[in-house]
Amino acid sequence: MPPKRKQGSTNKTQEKKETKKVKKEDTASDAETGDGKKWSLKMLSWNVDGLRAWLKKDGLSVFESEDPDIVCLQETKCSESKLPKEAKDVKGYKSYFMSAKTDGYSGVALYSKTEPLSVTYGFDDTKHDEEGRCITAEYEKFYLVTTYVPNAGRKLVTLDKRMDWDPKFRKYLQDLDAKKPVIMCGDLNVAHSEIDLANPKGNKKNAGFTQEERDGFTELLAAGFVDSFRHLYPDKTAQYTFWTYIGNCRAKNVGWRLDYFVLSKRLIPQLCDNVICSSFLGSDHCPIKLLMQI
Amino acid sequence: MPPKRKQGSTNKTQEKKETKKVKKEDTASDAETGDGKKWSLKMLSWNVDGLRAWLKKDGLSVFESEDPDIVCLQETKCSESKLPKEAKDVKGYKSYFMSAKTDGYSGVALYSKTEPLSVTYGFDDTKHDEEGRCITAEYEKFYLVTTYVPNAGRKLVTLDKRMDWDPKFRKYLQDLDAKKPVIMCGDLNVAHSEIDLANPKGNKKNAGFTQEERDGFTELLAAGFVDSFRHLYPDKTAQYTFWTYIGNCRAKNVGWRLDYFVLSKRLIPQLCDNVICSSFLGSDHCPIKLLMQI
DNA sequence: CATCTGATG
DNA sequence: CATCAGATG
Repeated sequence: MPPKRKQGSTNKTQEKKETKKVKKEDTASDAETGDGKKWSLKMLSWNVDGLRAWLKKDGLSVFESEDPDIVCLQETKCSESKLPKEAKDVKGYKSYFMSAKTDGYSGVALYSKTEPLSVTYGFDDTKHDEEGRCITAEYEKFYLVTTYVPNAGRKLVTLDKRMDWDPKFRKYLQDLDAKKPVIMCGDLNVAHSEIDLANPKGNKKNAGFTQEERDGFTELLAAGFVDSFRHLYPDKTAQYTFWTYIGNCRAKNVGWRLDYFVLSKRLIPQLCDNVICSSFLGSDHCPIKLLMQI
Repeated sequence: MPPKRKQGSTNKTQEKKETKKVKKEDTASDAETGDGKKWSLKMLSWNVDGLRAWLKKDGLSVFESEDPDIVCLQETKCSESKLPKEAKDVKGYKSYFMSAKTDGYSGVALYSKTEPLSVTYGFDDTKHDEEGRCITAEYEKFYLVTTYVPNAGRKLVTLDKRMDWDPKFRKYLQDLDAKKPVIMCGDLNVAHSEIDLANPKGNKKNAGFTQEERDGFTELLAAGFVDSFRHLYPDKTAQYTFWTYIGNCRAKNVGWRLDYFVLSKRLIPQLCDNVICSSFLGSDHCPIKLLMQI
């Protein structure tokens, strides 16, 4: 990313809008790196649970309130032919979409203020790529990968698909990482540790918290990547990004941390903050925000 | 029907409520027969296009605003197991339901202040009766039949079913008529004549206005029955009971008269009025109201 | 308890 | 452009 802002400058327009619309805790506008450099890149990742429904709930307002450099969306559930114009033409952004072959299922999107050097879709796996789960944007200093990882399903009916995905996707990231540092984000459909969901005991056999899925995430980290939120806040409890609509779970904060920014280890010195924007409504997930000095 | 009211008496409670909630033109509270007798029986018929959706739109309020003796509903689209309690237990009424075998399809309901002498479902036709299209209530002085006639479908894919229905249902009514006069009501899924829809020219090959369907209705009338609305208002134009949701047709009154009260000819002397309650919202059909001195 | 599709009207 | 069911999450 070649940000036009100078390092250390804050953007006053941004802060003003944030103050209006967003809780203080979700802004972190003065976040800085360990050695005191201010952020220069702001990214959002949000599982929107249906782009068209999210539009009706004024989801696009985050572009104004947050003025992010990059926005990644998951579960757009919208074939490209049905994409509303307003979703494609967000002022000031280039937009990229990857939809599933099956209508109304999966799908991801990427918005970028600056045009990436290149954009690619999927990772050369016929089966997984049919499901519209991955967009990669190459910037000068990093690769950005956004993904919607396969859900293991009720009664784990699609755990096989997920177990097929994990090593392939990990290898894909490692291959990218060999060329440039990687920022990967999205709905990884796993709560890594007990601290990452409200009810760990009751969910050990449920999609998103099986040992297999958790191990997949552990292996990803072992391959040279970092869970940026947990890196910054190793002991912070009750931090979730998803709450099922059923049973008023969001109000009770009975949730899961399923959405992540995962970074190549060598980007840690440039990590300023990772904020869970739990007050942002419009989906059963909330957005997460990454601030980098890059 | 053995009404508890005396002939000629009006019900003041009713009138009061009607004045509050309903357009003057929809009330006809002083309707009377040709020889000057006031109505004693008020019936409503309404295709609700999904009972549960209609409940959410406060459909049941017609029971209060109109205080009808009998209410017939069509297209309930609700299996009996899924019927909300509030729909079954309307205070002051007995309720009867016939649902289709296929969940969420067709279905009719009947509410009656006084308990009928008997209630029967369908008309002994295995195929048609599976679709929950007909309830018959026997009262002292008449049979009441409410029905949801098969729609001939897009591209007339179910015109055959409809053509099978018409003579069978007609025979059923004739057999009842041989015993007691009949009041039949419901969504007959046909606009009889050009005057009965906004766009007759364009719909001659569409469900609801094919020659076959129109002839079916003509034959019903020939068998000793009367279209009570058209009997009272032979030349009244732009009187519709259905408007597709598509393209703002209701606001433009681009509609169809598909809902009827059809009476045994010998009931005509007791007919006071038939009102199309076009201001009542809650469905793509509006209710129709029959006032009888009976 | 939401989102979608696809059938139905 | 509504309703519904059923798949999916």
